[in-house]
Formats: sequence, structure tokens, C-alpha cells
Amino acid sequence: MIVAEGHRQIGEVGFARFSAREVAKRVGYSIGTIYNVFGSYDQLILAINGRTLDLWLAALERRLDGASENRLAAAIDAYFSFAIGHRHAWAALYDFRLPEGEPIPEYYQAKVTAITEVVVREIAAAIPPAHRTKAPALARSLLATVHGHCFFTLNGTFRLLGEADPLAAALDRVNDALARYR
Amino acid sequence: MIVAEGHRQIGEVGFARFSAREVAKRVGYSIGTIYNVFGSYDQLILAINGRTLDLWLAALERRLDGASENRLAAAIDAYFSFAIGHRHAWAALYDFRLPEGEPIPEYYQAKVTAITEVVVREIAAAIPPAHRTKAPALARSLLATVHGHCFFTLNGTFRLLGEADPLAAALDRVNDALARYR
DNA sequence: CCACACAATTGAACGTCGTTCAATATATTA
DNA sequence: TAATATATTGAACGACGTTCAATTGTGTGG
Repeated sequence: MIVAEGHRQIGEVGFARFSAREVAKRVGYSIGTIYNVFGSYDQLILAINGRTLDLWLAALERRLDGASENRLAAAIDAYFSFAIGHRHAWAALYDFRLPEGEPIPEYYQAKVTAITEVVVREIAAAIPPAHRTKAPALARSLLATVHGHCFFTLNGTFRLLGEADPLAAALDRVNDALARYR
Repeated sequence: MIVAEGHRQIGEVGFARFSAREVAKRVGYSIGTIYNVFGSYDQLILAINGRTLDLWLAALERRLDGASENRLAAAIDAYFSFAIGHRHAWAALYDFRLPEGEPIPEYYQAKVTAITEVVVREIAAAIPPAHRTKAPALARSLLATVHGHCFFTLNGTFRLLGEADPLAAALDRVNDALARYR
């Protein structure tokens, strides 16, 4: 419940204007209780970002369920759609960084891995069987590729540079890579 | 001088721990003077990030000056080298966002464009003359591609996913794209 | 039903932050 | 020098993350 309200708040005002005190006010608890439950501001943010990852994975899987042809294009579109539809929550995933040395909790790593594994599966299905072993590395790289396009879309860089169709550009790059294995 | 010290501070402690008051203390002025000069915290950050962009462009051009073959590989390597060598300052370029609606100052836009133009030039030189008109769009997209790889390198995503050579992966993706024009 | 132990919850207090602005100091001009 | 313009100051304000002694709530054994 605290996490849900935190997620709502970060979706409304963004990471920079997010505040643990405001979450406490909204859920009707005192600031002290928030700290008893999460331990610190950073852990609270991690919990909220974890919820964003859950929703992202769910949206991705929902989209892929109803897709037979062009599954990769559907996945990329779902990636963009979620980021654009939840701009602030999505941006918070990358605006926030743990202090140096602090390890990322395993529960959080697992969520990132889960999303990646969906992509690995789709990439593996999109290339000839002989190249299947390269799917994980290719998936990582194409994830970074799509991420870069998505990031430049949301932070204004693409608008500044006159890019009108970032989604198409991302899809082009993915197809460029896949063309090498055909 | 204020900007230089701010850049130094952000390079040391990162965007999250940066403070205008600390800059004031370090340069020997009061906090009020910082605000008289820059108007707001956001404008101060923009000035500091602008300096980072200046240094980045300079490093890129320096590298390309001494390269004849593999100029694109040199540019990508310079991109990564700067980001890794100035992790906090580089990350601050993307951690910071102006409030919604606030326009990015022209002086700042010009710095972003200047870096992009170097890339456009190199891409144009790397593809057959018949495709030159596509160089700007391709350059934007490949910038996003390299950015994504660089970002995942520095924020720990690639380490989490087991990617051992992100620079090589980025170069692969760029070559995948260029292969389409040969 | 009471007394006691344990857990949950509170919010005042602290130091720091961005921000403002009347007061003060310094420089320039007449 | 006197008057004007410009630069600089730092106390004050509200909000933030964080802590922790005090308080309230819950349950259990007698």
C-alpha cells in the first residue's frame, strides 16, 4: 500500500519532486513508520522502482501474448509504450542510483533479469537455430540499443535533434543486427 | 570559476550529493552570490553540465585529430572513455532534467548539437556518397545506440546481465547498421 | 479481568538543502 | 567628495531525510 502510493506519487511528480514525507501523509501514517518499514529513503525508492519493473514486465508479456507475427516489433513497441505512458516512473528507474558500493538487492536484480529473459527468448526465436547461443549477448546489446532510443525520446534529445520517429529508428537498428544472422 | 568548481564537485560526489552551498563555500563566496549569478539551482547545474559537454566535445575532437583509419571506432571509444573517466559528471548530464515546460537554453542546445554534428560528419564519411542524405538520421540513431550501451555500462545493468565487453557490443551494432549501406 | 511483555506507531528534533531579500559593502560616476 | 549604481552578504523560511525516546496498541499467561 505504501509502495503503491509511492509509485503513484512518483508517476505524478517525478523522481526529483518525490518525497517520503508526502507518501506518509498520503497513506495516513507518520514519517517514522515509513522508516520503520523500509529502513531508508533509498530502500523505499527501490521498492517503488521494483513495482514499476513488475508493471513493465506484465505489460510486455500481455502484449506478446496477443502477437504471432512481428513479435520483436511488438516487444519494442511495448517497451516504448510503457516508458511513454509512465514517463516519470520509468525515468525514476534510471534517475535513481544506490550510493557507491551499496549492492543492488537480489529481489530487484531478479526483476531486471526477468525482463531481460523475455527479450532473450524473443531474440532466440528470431534468429536461425545455429546462432541461438548468441541470443543472450545480442539481447543485452539490443536492449541497450532500444533503451538509448527510448531515453533520447523522453529526455528531449531526439526532439532537439529533429528525430520525428524514434520508434522506427530503434526498430531499424534491431533489424540491422538481425540481418547479419540471415 | 564557480562553474569550474561546481564541475569539480559534481565529478567528485555526483549529482545526488551536489550542493550549491558547498560550491559557494569552496569558491569563497556566500550562497547568495551564487544565486545572484545563476538565478537558480537548475541554471547552475545547466552551466556545469555545459562545461561537461565542452570537455566531452574537446576530447572527441582531440581523439579524431589523430585518427585516419577506423575513425568511427575511435569516436565510439572516445565516447566511452570520457563517460567512464568522468562517470559522475557524465551521469549528471542525464540525471538532471529541467522542470516540465522549462525550455532548454539555446547555449546548451548548441553544445549538444555540436557534438552531434561531429558524429554526423563521421557517419557521412563512412557511408557511400549516394546515401549521404541519410547521415543525420543515422547519426542520431547510432548516438542513441552508443548512449544506451554506455549508460548500461555505467549504471551496472551490463554487469548484472553478464556483459563483459560493452564497447565491443556497441561497435558491433554500429557496424551492423553501416553494413546495410555497403 | 488484569498485568505484563512485545510490537507498532508517533512526531519533535537535528542538520542540510534551495531560495529569498533587506541590509551592507564596494565601485563608479558627477 | 557626494551621489548613484553594483556586488555581496547571511539570517530567515519551509521542506527534506533521518533518528529515537516516548507513546499507543496488541496479545498472552495467570
